[in-house]
Amino acid sequence: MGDKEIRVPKQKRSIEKKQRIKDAAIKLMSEKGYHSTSSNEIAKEAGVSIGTFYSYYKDKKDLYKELVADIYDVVITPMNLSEDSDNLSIEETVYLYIETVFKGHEYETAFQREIASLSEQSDEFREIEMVHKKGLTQMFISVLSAYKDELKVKDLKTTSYLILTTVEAAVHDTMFHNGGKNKKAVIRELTAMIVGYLF
Amino acid sequence: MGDKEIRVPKQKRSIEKKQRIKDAAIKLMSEKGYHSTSSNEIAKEAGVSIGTFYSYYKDKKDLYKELVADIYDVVITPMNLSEDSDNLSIEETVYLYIETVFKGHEYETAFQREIASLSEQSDEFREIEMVHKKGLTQMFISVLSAYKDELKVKDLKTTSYLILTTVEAAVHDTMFHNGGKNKKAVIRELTAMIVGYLF
Amino acid sequence: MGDKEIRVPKQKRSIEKKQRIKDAAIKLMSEKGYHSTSSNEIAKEAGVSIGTFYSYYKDKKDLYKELVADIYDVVITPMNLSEDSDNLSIEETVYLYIETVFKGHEYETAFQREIASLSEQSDEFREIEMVHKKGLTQMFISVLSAYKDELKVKDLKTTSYLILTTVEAAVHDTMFHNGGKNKKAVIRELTAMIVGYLF
Amino acid sequence: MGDKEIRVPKQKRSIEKKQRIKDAAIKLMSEKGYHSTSSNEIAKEAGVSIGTFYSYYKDKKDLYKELVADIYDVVITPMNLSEDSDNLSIEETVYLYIETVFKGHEYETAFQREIASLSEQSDEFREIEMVHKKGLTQMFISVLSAYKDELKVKDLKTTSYLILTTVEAAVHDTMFHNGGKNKKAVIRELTAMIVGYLF
DNA sequence: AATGAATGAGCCTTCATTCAT
DNA sequence: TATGAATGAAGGCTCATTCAT
Repeated sequence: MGDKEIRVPKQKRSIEKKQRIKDAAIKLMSEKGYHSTSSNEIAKEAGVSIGTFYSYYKDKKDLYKELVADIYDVVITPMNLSEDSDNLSIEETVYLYIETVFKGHEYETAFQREIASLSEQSDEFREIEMVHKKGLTQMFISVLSAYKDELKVKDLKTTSYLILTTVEAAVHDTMFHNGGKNKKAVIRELTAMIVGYLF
Repeated sequence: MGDKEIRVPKQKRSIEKKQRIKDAAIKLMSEKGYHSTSSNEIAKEAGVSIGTFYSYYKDKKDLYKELVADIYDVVITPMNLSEDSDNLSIEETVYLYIETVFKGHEYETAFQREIASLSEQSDEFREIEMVHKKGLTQMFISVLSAYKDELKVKDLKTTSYLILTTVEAAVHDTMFHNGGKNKKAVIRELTAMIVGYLF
Repeated sequence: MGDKEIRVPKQKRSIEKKQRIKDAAIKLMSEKGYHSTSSNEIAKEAGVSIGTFYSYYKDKKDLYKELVADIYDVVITPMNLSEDSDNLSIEETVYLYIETVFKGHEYETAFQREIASLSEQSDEFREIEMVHKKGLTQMFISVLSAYKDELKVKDLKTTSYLILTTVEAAVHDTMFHNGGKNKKAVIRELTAMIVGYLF
Repeated sequence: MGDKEIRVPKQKRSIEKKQRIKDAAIKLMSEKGYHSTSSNEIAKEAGVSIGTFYSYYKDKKDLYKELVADIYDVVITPMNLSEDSDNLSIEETVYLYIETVFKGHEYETAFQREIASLSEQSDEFREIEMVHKKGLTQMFISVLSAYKDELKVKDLKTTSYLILTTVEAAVHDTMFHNGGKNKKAVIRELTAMIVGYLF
């Protein structure tokens, strides 16, 4: 019945068109937020008919999901600490991690702020984000486990949770609300705080 | 023209009516979010006509502003650490502070989550919140200053910023997304981390 | 959540407004059919905003239901044969019944045709109509029961069913598709056929 | 301009393709009705591109016309009573006729119900059906004429009209709305009623 | 001949806000 | 003061049909 056929573009022109829709959506949602950006507007900005929009996406939320997935592909995937951390001190690892999180936030900053907002707003959106964030948590715990014996903390789960939350929040706030101005100082102090806490 | 007269209620009955509107708004926005709560719905829940609603508030955002102000009155004002902290060790002060932030989040938790979301969403909403949060930052810095000589940190501004951000984020996440389950562990570890960082 | 408040008009002006909507709907649906008549069009024809339309009706189908109920009120209620039939011969009763059905079809003929069409189209619409038609069937059976002993038919249920279907169809076809031209002849022959069948 | 070239398939493959479209349309329209079945859907179900669809049919209505014609070919053509009726009593003829109408309704029942609905809905659709039904009326009158002298009825035209309408309606209702459950009783009573009426 | 991506008018519905009573 | 009926712009989405390839 309502099994609308969603087109999966294969030809170059179609792929470009879909990308134009995504670019337009990120641009508009960054400027005005998800709720204030209408699908018609996105289509218009992308230079595409509304019909075309709905042939690629079931609805606006479907597009949003894909945007979040794309962002996390770009932002999280390269955070593969486990590979590099073998030869690094824990201090260097933490420093590297914080820097990586910062770098991640530099890409489509405004849109990531919107993601954060929507995640806060409803569990439905939160879950969309969480699917992608989960990997990051796992990775961090496994890195920490490698230093198990040297740590002065006991409750590894709460510790990881705290550090991830802390770094995320600090970076997030610095980038989204302070325009990244005090970035260097934040990295330095944050590293100091976390390392001091762990040992 | 267009300068709609907004009434400031003075009589008891009017004040009660206004309060009923605010209670209704908090209830509904907590349940369904700001965007999904219509002004007509709020008026109805409050047992007031939509006309009355608009005689007290210029628009929905105006009501929201007042709600945020009210929340911050209840939540932040009592955080007057400076008074008590005279006889406390820094560890106890930090502990007390974290506990106070937690307590603050226990009041109208769902609505505070909504505030957080909207603040993230647009600078306009963010500013509404920031007006009220500013006081807290000031207070914390002054408390910290009292211990100036004993601290190992130098950059007092970044330090305060970091701690406030960190505590806020950890409490926020614990209360909003974990239902406060690991509250005790978080308070303990958070205190450990911050105190370790400061000295 | 989606508990939209449907307004029940009590004041004269509102009742008139609702009636205007119904009149407009009957007019347009008679001309172009249910599916080709949009709610915006109905509102426009009624000289009412689309918002007002949706304050009186949950949706287009809701309006349709009310129209059907209204039609059946006008058309079926007066068919109270049981009252009059006491002093009539069976032949006169049958004749009276057929005439009454004809009379019923003279009111909003085109719209009744549309009702018939939609009933055919889907069970959902059919049920809307059936709710109102049920009374008629009951009444007819009870009238027939009064003449039980004189009847040559045995299977009263099938007989009633057949007669109702037959009369309905003949009248319907005569009125809807032949413009009522051969009405008199049809009444005469139909009476003859049914009376001959019953005795 | 606008005179789109509609292809008349001559090659085997094309004829098959057209048949697939028709089969798909009957299937879908039977399930969901004419209005709820989109041309894109039909094309997809037929395993044919929407472009091909529009090269065979001017529009959706054009396809519908052909479907009705096909149905009437299958359903009405074999109703050649005149041939067999030579050796039959009028009672047997009527019985045979009713049975034949029933048999006709057993073929693509759901789709025929849809035809009936659309015929009711607009004269345009009705005419499509009438073109094909006309033959049936003619045939019935000629059969009846053969028994002219024995009949007690005078107005042969109204009589034929009444009987055709009656049988059609009763069969229709039995098959479409009662699932054919009381078919036998209906045939029996219907025959009794009509024969009793004629003699 | 055949394809199917693309179009866009138009449908249903919501809701912040106004204003006559 | 208070009411609540009324407004209409705007949003999400569908689908018959076209046309470049």
